[in-house]
Amino acid sequence: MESQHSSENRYQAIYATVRRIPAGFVATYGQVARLAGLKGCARQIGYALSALTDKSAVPWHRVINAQGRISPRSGGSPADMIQRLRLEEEGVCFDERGRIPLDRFQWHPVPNTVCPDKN
DNA sequence: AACCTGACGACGC
DNA sequence: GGCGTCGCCAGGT
Repeated sequence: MESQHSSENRYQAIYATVRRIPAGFVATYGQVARLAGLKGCARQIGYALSALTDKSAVPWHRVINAQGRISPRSGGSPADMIQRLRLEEEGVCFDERGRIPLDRFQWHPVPNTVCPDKN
């Protein structure tokens, strides 16, 4: 099977993944990359999301970095603030230092496995 | 073709 | 746990 080679296809894979993140939860760039089949390309995630607009149905604000923080855009874009506001609206809490406890809000797609012993 | 940049991440100190 | 470096990949100049 052709793995996605075209950049457009790759972007779509990223958007599709981000779209799966439910409100009230967040995912890291690296996590999204991995779920989209682009493991190791965490930087490309932010790149793809930056191409989005406000009209997009992709919940880009639910993607944060591995530190549980909103990655500061260059140029002091107001997007940072918007992202925080949107997350708070969805019930995601921030630390005094502007950090989100991933332990509580990170999205866990399909716990997979487990069929807890039905023995 | 080479080099720089970017919404990242893992490591080491 | 904060901070600096190096590694990664794709795009743009």
